[in-house]
Amino acid sequence: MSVKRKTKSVNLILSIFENSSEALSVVDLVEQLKNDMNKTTVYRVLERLENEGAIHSFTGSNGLTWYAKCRECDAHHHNDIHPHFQCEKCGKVECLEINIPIPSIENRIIESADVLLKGQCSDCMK
Amino acid sequence: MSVKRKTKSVNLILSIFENSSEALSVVDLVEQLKNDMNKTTVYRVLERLENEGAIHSFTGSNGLTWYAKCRECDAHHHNDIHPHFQCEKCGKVECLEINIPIPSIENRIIESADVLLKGQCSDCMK
DNA sequence: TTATTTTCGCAACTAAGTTGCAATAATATA
DNA sequence: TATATTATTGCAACTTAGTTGCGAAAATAA
Repeated sequence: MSVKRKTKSVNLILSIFENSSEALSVVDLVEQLKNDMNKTTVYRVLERLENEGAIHSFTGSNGLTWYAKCRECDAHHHNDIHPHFQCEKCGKVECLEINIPIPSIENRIIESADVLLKGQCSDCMK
Repeated sequence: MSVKRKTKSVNLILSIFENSSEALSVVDLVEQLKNDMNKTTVYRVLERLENEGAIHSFTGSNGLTWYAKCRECDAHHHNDIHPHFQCEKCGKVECLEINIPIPSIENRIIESADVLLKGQCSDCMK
């Protein structure tokens, strides 16, 4: 269920996340790694790294899956409500290290929340 | 760009939303309407109804597209930040008529936000 | 009633993500 | 170190959401 073996694929994907403060879409990762490994391997390594708690996944504005490594990824669970930001101009996605308080809702148990803020990043608003 | 003609397909889809307080996934709509119209028509009618402002769309927890009619749909724009709730047990999705305040973020312009709360609905928490 | 223009159905397509299985590579054991 | 064990990978084929082009049909305008 988690990462048992440190293979080339695992190390390569981990190093990409270590060197990037931004989130990465699976589509981009598959493209970027197409000479290094099969796309099935990309999907499976990402799944294992998420189960291990090394990275976390979320859905971007167009329904695509994104992964990122953030400080909170060292924690045991990913139920924390930290928002993501996607720039509508350049497409970049990043984790925001802020906390958005979610009110309790009558007659419902809130277990987690996906919050995606959309707008323009600092580069694109110049 | 919007709904110019009141066809059978348009009326049928609109009546489904009038009679449902819940959001509906496109996949479910295509299945439900498969004897009435082609799936391409479902996609195109939904798109037109959204452009007209009759319904609004958002992304569910698995990346699928959902549509719903809510009170705010009568308004002119859909930039309002109203959250959606998805029950992780039965899969039902609904609009929440509450306002989640989004803080302003340094160096970024926030134009809109997708907020999906996940948990258990009143039926499933019994 | 006819002409115009939007909408629909169909079939074929695209792209993200999944699955089964045999081959390979990493680790454990002797 | 050599061998056995088990996780991981590559490949090809598949599934499913969503899209596109085009001719036919339906809605509205003239």
